[in-house]
Amino acid sequence: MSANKIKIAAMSLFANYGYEGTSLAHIASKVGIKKQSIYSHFDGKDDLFIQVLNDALQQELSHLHDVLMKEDTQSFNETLHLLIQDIIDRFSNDKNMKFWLRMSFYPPMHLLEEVNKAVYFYEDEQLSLLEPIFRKAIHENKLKKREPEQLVIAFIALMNAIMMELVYGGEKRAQQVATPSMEIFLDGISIASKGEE
Amino acid sequence: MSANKIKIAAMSLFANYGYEGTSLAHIASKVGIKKQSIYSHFDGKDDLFIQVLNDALQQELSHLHDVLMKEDTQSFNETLHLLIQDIIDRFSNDKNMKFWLRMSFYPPMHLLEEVNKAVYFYEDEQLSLLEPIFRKAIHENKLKKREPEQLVIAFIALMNAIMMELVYGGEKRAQQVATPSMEIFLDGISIASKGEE
DNA sequence: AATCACCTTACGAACGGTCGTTAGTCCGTT
DNA sequence: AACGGACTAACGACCGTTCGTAAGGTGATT
Repeated sequence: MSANKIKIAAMSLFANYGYEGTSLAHIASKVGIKKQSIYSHFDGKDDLFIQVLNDALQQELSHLHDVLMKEDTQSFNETLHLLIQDIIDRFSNDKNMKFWLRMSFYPPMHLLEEVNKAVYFYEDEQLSLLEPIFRKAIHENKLKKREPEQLVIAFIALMNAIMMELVYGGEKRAQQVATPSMEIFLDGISIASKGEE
Repeated sequence: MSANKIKIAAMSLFANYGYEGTSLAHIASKVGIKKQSIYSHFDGKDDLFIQVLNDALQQELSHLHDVLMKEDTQSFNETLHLLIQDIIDRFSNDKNMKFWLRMSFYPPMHLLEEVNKAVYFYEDEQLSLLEPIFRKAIHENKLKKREPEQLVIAFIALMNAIMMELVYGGEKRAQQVATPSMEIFLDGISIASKGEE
């Protein structure tokens, strides 16, 4: 299945060098073929990119599902920590996430429409998967009274901040940011259970 | 001063299309000259980029100074709100910030070293300018006891999250993220002054 | 078993374009 | 006379893409 090899190589290169910074020759050489051979499997660069994009979307969605699968077997705080830690753990090795992050941010302008469609789809899914978790925690009187949607928005922003730190600070730096950020976030949303001096 | 016109056009195009996505012909046509004329003012594309980068760094630094100038005439909370609001207000019109943000994130790989140098310099300055503000607020017993550096790190992460939202959500969406995020952040760091139910 | 047609996959060669860059020149200002 | 800034022309390199073709596998027909 050479088409898959091409997609994997393309995803990695797009993630690291961007769309314009990645040539078909570049991709082909990583696979071990010539650039013309790519046309046996794809209509062209744009087609290859779109297919990689859709693969990335699907994989991100199914991964998000997986992480939240075990949600009811653990506490609210554990779930949030898991979501943050998952981002950090995946970033270094998961080309899929790196690609997805970069292309969400700075898509090739002539494919803006299709990229945005994918991004919006993911964000909707993300929002509707996370909201019940916060809603449940409110219902159990664990959190200060606030609109659940606002909690989700703020938490997603926190996740984004960690991702951003991963991009130019690396894994170690992101961990240093995640710890106090989560601490403060949880302090900000939780009903104080133990005395603060 | 045609060199300045070129730098301004280049900054705007680099910000919107990236380094590889911006050609010298593109830049020249925006200025109203031919691409070869750029070589009367710069050694080449890389030289132009580096000069634009350094301009952007200097302007970001001086702007940060300006925003914090009036720090002692306003409250701690006002200062934080001002910092966030400043990011949102500038994003739409300030090409400098857009350029800086994009290139911090995804620099042209063959100029990685020089870009990183600039980014690290800015981050150091940002950290050492913000820390005394939090230190002072702690000293005035406005905040829960925490390491001031951790507070700064978490706050910078919050600023980054807003910037990230600006990039693919736009100004309106960023505002919707900023409001609850700031609310929760302040709740998380402040000593509770009024009762929560 | 041998032949045939067919399909997939890869390749060399080459296309028109655009890229960044260089050389040489012309013109206005100092 | 000297110089800075813009120009025309052209360079080699690389871009994405197309074409024709050759190798290999599959399956049906002889």
